[in-house]
Amino acid sequence: MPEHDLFIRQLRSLVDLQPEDVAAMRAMPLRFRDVNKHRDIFREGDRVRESCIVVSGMVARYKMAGDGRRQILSFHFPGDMPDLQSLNLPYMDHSLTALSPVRVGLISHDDLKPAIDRYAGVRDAVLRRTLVDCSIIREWMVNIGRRSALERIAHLFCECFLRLKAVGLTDQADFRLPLTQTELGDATGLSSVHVNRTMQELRRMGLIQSRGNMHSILDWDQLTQTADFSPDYLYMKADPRRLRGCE
Amino acid sequence: MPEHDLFIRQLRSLVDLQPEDVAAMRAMPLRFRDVNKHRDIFREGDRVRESCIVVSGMVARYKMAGDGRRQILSFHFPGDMPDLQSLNLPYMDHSLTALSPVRVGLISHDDLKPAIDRYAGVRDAVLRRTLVDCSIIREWMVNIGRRSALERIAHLFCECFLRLKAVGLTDQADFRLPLTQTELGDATGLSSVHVNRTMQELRRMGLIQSRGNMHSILDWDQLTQTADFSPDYLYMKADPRRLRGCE
DNA sequence: CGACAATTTGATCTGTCTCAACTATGGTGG
DNA sequence: CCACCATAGTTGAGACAGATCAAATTGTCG
Repeated sequence: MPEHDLFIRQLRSLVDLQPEDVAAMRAMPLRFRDVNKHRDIFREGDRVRESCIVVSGMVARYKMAGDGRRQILSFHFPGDMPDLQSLNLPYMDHSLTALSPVRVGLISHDDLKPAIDRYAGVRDAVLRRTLVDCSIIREWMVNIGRRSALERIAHLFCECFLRLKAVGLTDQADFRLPLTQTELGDATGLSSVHVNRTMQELRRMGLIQSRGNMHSILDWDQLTQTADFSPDYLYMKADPRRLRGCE
Repeated sequence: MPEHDLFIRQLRSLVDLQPEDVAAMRAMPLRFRDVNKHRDIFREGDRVRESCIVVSGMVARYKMAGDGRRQILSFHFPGDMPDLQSLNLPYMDHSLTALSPVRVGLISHDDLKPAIDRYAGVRDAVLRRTLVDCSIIREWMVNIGRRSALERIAHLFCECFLRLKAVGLTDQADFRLPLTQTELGDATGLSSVHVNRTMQELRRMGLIQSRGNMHSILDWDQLTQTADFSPDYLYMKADPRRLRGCE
């Protein structure tokens, strides 16, 4: 099943897996569900009994602050499992929403837990994935708390590029990001208007190019430098220095 | 050993523990280390082989952004274990520093891992603690990204009060927070000058009172309301409604 | 007492927000 | 095939929260 391969590939970019681990994961039954853009997959406070895997499209975790201000906590691409923590916490402290038309695969906790208990590789992979998600959130916190608008947007583009590349969703220096500028703002703590002006600045600087949802990185070195970006926090198995260029 | 009781109490505020779990944790040898204020306990990039428990004093996790801007990621009080994730990630993505003179207890990963493998209660407690730390960081992200300075500071005070209360370090509505205003700023994404003015505003509003490091909450309901604070994200076992007043 | 760190205050500056209008885009139905 | 509508992107003007810089004051501890 190609859907299983997707997240197995994802996890393999973080940890080494033995054949029996892979087999155990392949054996887990997936229930598919299609979700429309702007529909929530679960909400803050929900008690969920299945973990979800993004098969196609893009989702985000978010929390609401008073009077309708939204903060996006993380983006998730195909192969990601955005709610692994629900295995061990009694309710959700945030919501999960579809940023584009999305297909998710749902694994019952009743299927996932035994595999975790039995296979050390599965346990490590799932735990590692959860911890790396937390590491990414920490980096976002630095981004929002201590970086300028230009740095924030540039940083987000660097991260998305590398993460998409890890699951084979880039084409050279090109990648698709089905996000509105409002959503980019909700992720970076900026207003949509300022996101707009900031992206124009990045284009003017010759760092990126955009046509609709398709973006290209024109100068990776300059982009990472303006972004104050270093990929360590992504804990990718591959040597980050290898990932440097977009070649 | 009272030092063990400290973090066991901490974990018990999150999960139920069986006697054998408690016994296993009590049996873990602690190596004590005293750390001066402003000294780092470990740094970004370090490969650590022991997890640390705060015995007394206060520590913070932080990351540096370019040209010396610091973002504090979390505060930790006596009983907290700020680096549980080091058990499962190859290197640290952030630093840990002493905000006051601190005594920490170090548990070798070689002692901790077997206990985790053997005792389900220990495993759950450690995992839960790690996940709740991540939840707190997500809430901080909302705080920094989407709340005003007044809300941010008020929110931080609400959180610190409840967390200190959970380990018995409050006295009625009073609690000690050995933080400079610069450190409060590094935690909330504000400048120290603005932290100062914001705290004056909170005092003027009759919500808090401060004398040096000692703070008192004068009006919990108003403070939580100003802060847009709701304690769900702390996942405390005790009914949050019970924690409402400072009585 | 002296010295250093932290807080407080004032004045000024600026990055980002807000509001509002206008334009481009893409989908839908007549 | 075009008119229409909704959604997203763009632009301008003005306001403001919070930053920055610098100096004065207070606290603290040897």
